[in-house]
Amino acid sequence: MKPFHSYQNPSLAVDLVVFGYSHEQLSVLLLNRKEAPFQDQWVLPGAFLQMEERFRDTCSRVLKTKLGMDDVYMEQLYSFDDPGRDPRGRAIAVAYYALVNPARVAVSAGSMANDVAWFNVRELPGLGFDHKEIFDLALQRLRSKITYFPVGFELLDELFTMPELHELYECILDTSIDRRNFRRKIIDSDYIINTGKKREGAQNRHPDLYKFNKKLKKNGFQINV
Amino acid sequence: MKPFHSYQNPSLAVDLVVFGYSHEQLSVLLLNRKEAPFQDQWVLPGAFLQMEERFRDTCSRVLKTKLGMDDVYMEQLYSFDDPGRDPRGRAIAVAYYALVNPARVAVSAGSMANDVAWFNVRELPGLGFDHKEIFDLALQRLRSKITYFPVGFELLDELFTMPELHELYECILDTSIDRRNFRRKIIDSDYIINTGKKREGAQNRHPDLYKFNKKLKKNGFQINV
DNA sequence: TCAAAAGTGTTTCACGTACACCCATGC
DNA sequence: GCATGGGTGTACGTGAAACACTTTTGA
Repeated sequence: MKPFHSYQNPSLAVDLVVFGYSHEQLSVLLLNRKEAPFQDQWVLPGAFLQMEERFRDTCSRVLKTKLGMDDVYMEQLYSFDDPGRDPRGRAIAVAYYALVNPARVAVSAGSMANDVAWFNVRELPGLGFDHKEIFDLALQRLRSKITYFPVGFELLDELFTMPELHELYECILDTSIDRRNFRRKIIDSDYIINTGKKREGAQNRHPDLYKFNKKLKKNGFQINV
Repeated sequence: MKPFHSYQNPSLAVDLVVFGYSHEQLSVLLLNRKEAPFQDQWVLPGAFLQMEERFRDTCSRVLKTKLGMDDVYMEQLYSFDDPGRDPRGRAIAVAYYALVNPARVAVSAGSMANDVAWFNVRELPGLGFDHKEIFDLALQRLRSKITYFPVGFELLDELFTMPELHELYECILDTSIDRRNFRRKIIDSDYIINTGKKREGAQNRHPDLYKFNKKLKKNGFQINV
């Protein structure tokens, strides 16, 4: 058995669509490039894969650098292979999307970027490379996933209220959902637990605080748009 | 703007899960390897990506070589990156699955394999590399996809009967489906057209022949397991 | 005319949807 | 006590599931 002959392979990178939710808005993390190509343009964070490194490790490395964050929920999205997608040469991108709570992270541009910032997904600037395409697919996937699997909790604080979860769903799905039917579906799914505590401070009734049920049972749910 | 420095990149290959359906059985196409590693073991067909080649082109090349077939339905599945997945060195695999009609193709082993054959998905041999994992994910994806999107037709002849389509669904989903409710859901979806012809030969009532409606309208469907 | 399988229709029931009411809190 | 928003209950209708009957064909 002979090892691979060292013929040339395409460059291999991961690109990350990092979603954050705060102030009732869904946002994406973007970098402003310091160097060509696409100098001074906004792009998704990413990094080249190092030998012996797994996609997930590369993602974690980027998230740690840009966000100072560990233990982030992420999922592989799709692999992009258009030969013209990077003007520097052939480059394959394996895209992941991640869900974080912006309140818990401190973004920092690092040496490779002029700036790093959260953008509301409804007011995106033009993106370099094929990153608009990647972002569009990620948003589509997130919307689909959230309707049948409990990923929404990743975007909220550990304790959250039902109205907060409801607002999150309406924001991400960009639609209105009957709050009473929504409540029932979520409760019936057994994915969340009522802590008995209440969110204080509001000048009207104090809503119950829930937490995510990590040992998720069989019950699923289905939020219809 | 400088081009990529030529540091070493992992090898990049595509692996294909080719599904076929005939004689009321779902099958997968496997190759028997002529060389190490995994000599004389069964594996999924695949090929290394050539520079300037897209995943889809590599897949087509494999399908053309192994099956003498063009115009095959295929879809990207997932990318696999375990550093230990190939004993010859670091190799990334982008997996695709394809749906073909075995009646229309002539499989040939080619120079790289001892043999090539269809295996019933319920009686798979042990597979080399991480190909069992890839196969499992592909079957899961196919099962999920077929419940809401018209991919089943890719596995049948151009003209097919309702009982044939029904049998296909029961086989792939490995469950029984009420034939009358199934018929209604498919008809209501507008994905198929009654040609007016009938399948001759059977010694009982001759079923209507349908064809796939390529200009698919908005109506979807949902086959529940 | 009989068996086997395909085409068509109907009843039933569960779930999703729409909607109304009561409760808690701060001013 | 009043405005605001959160928690709970219920009637209704649509659509999926369960099921029966008729039709067509070859032997």
